[in-house]
Amino acid sequence: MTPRSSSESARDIPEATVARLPVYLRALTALADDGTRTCSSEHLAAVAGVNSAKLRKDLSYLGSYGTRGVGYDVDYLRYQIAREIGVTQDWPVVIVGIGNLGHALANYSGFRSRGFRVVALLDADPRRTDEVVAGVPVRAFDDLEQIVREQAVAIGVVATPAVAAQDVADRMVACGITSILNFAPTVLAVPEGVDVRKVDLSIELQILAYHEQRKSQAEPALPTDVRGTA
Amino acid sequence: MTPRSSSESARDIPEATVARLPVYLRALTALADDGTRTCSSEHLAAVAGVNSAKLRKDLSYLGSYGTRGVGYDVDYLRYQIAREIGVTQDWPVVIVGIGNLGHALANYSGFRSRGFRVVALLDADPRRTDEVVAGVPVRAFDDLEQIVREQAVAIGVVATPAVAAQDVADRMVACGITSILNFAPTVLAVPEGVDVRKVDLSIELQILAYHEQRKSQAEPALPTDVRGTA
DNA sequence: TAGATTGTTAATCGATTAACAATC
DNA sequence: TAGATTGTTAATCGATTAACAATC
Repeated sequence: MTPRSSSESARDIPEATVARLPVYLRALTALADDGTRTCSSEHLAAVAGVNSAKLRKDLSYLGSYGTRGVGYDVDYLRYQIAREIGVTQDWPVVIVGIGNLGHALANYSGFRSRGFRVVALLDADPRRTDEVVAGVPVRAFDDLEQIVREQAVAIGVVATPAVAAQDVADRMVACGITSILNFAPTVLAVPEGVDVRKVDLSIELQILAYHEQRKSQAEPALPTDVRGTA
Repeated sequence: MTPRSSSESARDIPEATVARLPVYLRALTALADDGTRTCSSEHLAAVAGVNSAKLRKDLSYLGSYGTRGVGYDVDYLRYQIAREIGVTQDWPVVIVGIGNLGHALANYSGFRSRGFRVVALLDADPRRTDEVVAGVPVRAFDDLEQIVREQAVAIGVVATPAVAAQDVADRMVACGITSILNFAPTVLAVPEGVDVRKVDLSIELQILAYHEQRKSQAEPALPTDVRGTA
């Protein structure tokens, strides 16, 4: 069914590694800003918050960009990772749903500097379509198709309430968007070939709560612990 | 060094399973809201967006809450999962950094309904400490210790700029917070026993960009594809 | 040459999944 | 009893990590 001959530069990088490449990129940027020109895997791993063996293994999927006995050139490695991720040039992004979270996202300055450009803010509520947020005017959701076509948008951000999210995703997919970052607390159904990543605030908090609960259960076993008032 | 005799109810649930329990909880809530009283693992898995074998395996770590040949009682399973996560009662939470994102988080209604209560909003900027956001007054960051002590806060949310995040985390840890949800684009250093989870918008987008880039590289191989204008 | 550090191997660990016996 | 569906087993897959030969 799928012959898929391995194309030239398409090495197969494990998903866990892909998820860490942006972390390394950020760590390298921090080092570069500090004026560091060269770093060892041990040093970079410490800044990135990972095990150095894991870092070296991850980097080995990209190629061989270090020098034994010396380490890595910060700028060179940074460029290689940025190229591998695909953020050496900007990706146009649309954000749908300009409520509290949409505002925060539109104003987030980290997008621009990290390979993304917010080309449009869309909202279904006509009362919002007069507003200008972070220099970008809010437009009607129905303009989606036109914007995606004209600006060749491949990535969409869903920041709507849960009830609207699936409809928004369907419209995005229908007009050619193939990557979606979903902030709405719903599971989105999308056709094969479309990637969805989910950011869910209360799920993150619940994971913390689970561990927190176990800590307080374990507490009575700790000998040096001072018990608070009830 | 650590004898750690297995305490009564402290079964060891794999981390990957823990991360999915909140997803099941949300799916069960959706089913309950639709009036569904009973569901099969197949049905629940579809709503939660996972494989049914994985769902059954995950649930088996909690106990045996289904009925063979019948399925699961939605309300009963929902309660059991909520209890396991620890969200049958509310966790007090403080949010530090009331910028755009802090506003969005403070206004997020999903917290209250999912086991969390925002007891304080803190900001270091005195110009913000007059504001009331979502019914909660913004207070000075220096009030952190007092609030954490008085309200027995265990979970803190960092929504500050990157430069401030480590200091905020240090202060949180110093006054007894043991779980941190970090929205600042920095790796936080914390002592053992403190859990940190990170939500990073541009990292999520970069992961999407990586896969997006590979899609366009593969595109020429697709026979039925219509090429756009440049 | 001696010291440092990479890139890779191989062992280990944890997560996923299909299959099916148990049982309602 | 027949059909449905759970809970569990076991095989497979992927990720992590220590160790070290290669090499600057």
